[in-house]
Amino acid sequence: MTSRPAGPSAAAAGQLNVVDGLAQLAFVVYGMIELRAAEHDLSVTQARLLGVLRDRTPTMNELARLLGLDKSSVTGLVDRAERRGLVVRTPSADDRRAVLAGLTDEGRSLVSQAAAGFGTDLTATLDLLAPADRDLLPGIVSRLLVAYAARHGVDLFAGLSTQVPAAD
Amino acid sequence: MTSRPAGPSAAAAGQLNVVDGLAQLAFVVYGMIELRAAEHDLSVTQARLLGVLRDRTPTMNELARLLGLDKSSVTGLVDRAERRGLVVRTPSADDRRAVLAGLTDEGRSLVSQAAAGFGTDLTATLDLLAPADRDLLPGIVSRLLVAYAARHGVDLFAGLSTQVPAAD
DNA sequence: TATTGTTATACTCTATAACTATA
DNA sequence: TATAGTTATAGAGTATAACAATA
Repeated sequence: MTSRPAGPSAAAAGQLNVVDGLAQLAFVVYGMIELRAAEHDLSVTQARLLGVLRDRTPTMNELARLLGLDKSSVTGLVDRAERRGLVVRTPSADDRRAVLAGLTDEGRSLVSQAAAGFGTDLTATLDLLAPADRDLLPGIVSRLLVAYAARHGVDLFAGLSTQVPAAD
Repeated sequence: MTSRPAGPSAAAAGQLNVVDGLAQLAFVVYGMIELRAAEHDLSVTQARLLGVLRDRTPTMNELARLLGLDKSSVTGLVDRAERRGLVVRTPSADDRRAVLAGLTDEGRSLVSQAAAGFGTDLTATLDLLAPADRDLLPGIVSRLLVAYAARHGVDLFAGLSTQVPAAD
C-alpha cells in the first residue's frame, strides 16, 4: 500500500487517544520506510528481506520464519531479488536439501542507503519535538517493545533497521 | 522528569536507538492491525478503506486521494468490497460522472469489530508499561504527530482507528 | 516418514495506458 | 478540452496444495 496519511481535519487538533495515536504513528513511520525504499525501487517487503539478510545468511525456511511468510512466498521474493542481483542463493554445506540466502554487495549497498534515508527522515521529525520529549521517547519506546516481546515471546526486528535487534 | 543526557534506560533495554525502535514499533502496531483485520478476512487495505468510509461518503476520486492510491486501484478495491457486501456505490446527484462510495451496515459492523480488537490488543500491551510511561506516552505521541503534520502540511488519519468504537 | 525447497495455481493489491461518459 | 470512472494489462506479494530431493 502507499499509506500516505491524508484526510480531513480530524486529528489535527490533537484530540487523540493513545491507541489512535500509535496507529497513526505506525502508518506515518511505515510510509516513511515505504517512500525511502521506493527511491531504490524496493517495496517494503523487499526492503525487509534485505534488512533481515544484513546480519544473517539463513536458509529459505528460516527466512520464512523471520519474515512471517510461507516458504512458497519466500521463494518468489528471493527469486525477484536474485533476478535484480541483490541476493544470492548458495547450497548449504550441512544439508543438501537446504539453500542459504545472502546479500550481494549491491543488495547491501541498497539497503544501507534506504535505511540511511529513513533515518534522516525520522530524525528530522523527531527534531521537531521539545528536548524533554526527545529525551523521554527512546526509553519509553524501548520499554514498550521489550514488554511486547516478552509477552509474545517474539523476536523483535525492523526490516530496515540499522542495528540488530539482539534477542538472538 | 527532566533531561537525562545519555539515557541509560534505553541502552539497558537493548541498545536500540530511537529510529530503530520506532521502526520496530511501527511494524509491531501494523502487524496488530493486520492480525485483527484478518480475523474478519480483511486486508489492511480493505480495513483502511472501511475505516475511511466510517465518517465519509466520498467520490471514487476523493477516495483515491484519501488512500493515496491511483483511481484505478480504488476501482478494484471497491469492487471487491462491494462484492462482499461491505460497501455500496451510489451515483452522485451533483455530477453524473461521479460515484459515491459508502459503508453498508455489515461493513460498518466489521470495521468496528476489527478496530475494537486492535484497541484491545494495543491497550493490553500498553498496560505492561509502568504508570509513569503510560502517562507520558500519549502526549509525546500526539506532539510528534502534530509536528509531523505541520511539517508535511498533511492531515492525519489511521485507516483503522479514527475513533475507538468504545460505545458505537 | 519427515523436512526443504520449488512449482502450479489463484487471489489481492497496485500502477500505467486507453477508453467512455459526462462536464 | 478536461475530468470521473472503468477496463485492460502487467507485475508484486501472498497462500494452499502438490511435488522432488534429501534426511
